[in-house]
Amino acid sequence: MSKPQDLKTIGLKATAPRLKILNLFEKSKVRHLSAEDVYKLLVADGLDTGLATVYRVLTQFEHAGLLQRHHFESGRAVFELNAGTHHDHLVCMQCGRVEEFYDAEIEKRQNKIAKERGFVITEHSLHLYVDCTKTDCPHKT
Amino acid sequence: MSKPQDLKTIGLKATAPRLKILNLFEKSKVRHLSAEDVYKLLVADGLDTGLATVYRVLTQFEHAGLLQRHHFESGRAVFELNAGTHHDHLVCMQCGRVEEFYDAEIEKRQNKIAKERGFVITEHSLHLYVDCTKTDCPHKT
DNA sequence: AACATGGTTGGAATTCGTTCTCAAATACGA
DNA sequence: TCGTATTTGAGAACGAATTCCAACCATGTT
Repeated sequence: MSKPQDLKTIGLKATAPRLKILNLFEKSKVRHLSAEDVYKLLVADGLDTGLATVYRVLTQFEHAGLLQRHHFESGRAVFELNAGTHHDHLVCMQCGRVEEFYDAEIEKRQNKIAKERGFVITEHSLHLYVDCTKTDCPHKT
Repeated sequence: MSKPQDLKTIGLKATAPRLKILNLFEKSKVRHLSAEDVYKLLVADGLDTGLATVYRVLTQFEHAGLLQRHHFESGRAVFELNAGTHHDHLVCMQCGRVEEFYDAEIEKRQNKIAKERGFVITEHSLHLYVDCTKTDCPHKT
């Protein structure tokens, strides 16, 4: 449970929408939420928050390093709490389930490839789109 | 230079817009074109083609396996002639330059990771976003 | 070569995700 | 408690992409 202090330390006023959104991410079972997801959760919770505010706050949190933004093939951005450690994503096209993984060797090779060509990687995205062969799809979209 | 026959074999009527668009990709120095790029090239060439047609044709070509669609961070999709061989992309955030690469070891590890978790990869995207430290940026956007 | 017909087209309207505008509301230091 | 700069909600606006629809045209059949 985040406190007003947490927001102030990153230079943002401790407003109700901001606190609520941060708590949503901390409490949610689903790590990856779109702006629309967040908005619906707020409304369901009785909060009279505008979609525009959600987008603004998510972007502010991203800049502050609290959240990470990802663009999957769905077209819309999803956000997740910044875990601190880098990881890539595996997305099930059937049920929307998202899993995370990290492979040191792949990271190493990415850097090597960029370096060989005279570039410096500022960012990268590795998305594996898969078919979920499992029968339980807890994350139905 | 593609011929009407090429389109018929994939079950599409040989219309002027379709032939022209395919030729554009075959002749263009720049491998990666957005729908808007294609549209502007057609208009510049005197063709009275609608943007809607461009989007439709690009999607048809993608389904037919003639083109591949990529979603980079820019927000809009870019298309390239299907090279037959799989490759990933390295995108310069400064000048828009796109380079291609392939690393067998990375591919192998991706499959291994998916397999370990009980998934089958249907598709994947690996994008390295870099700063182009070079002074020549031929592909200014 | 003319015909019939079903696929294709251009343009406008529409959708979707996201950002902008702006007046009203609010956080918070003085 | 007050003043002010920030933040908010609602709706307008945005860019990319899709859909709708009446006119058009490529192709197989006569």
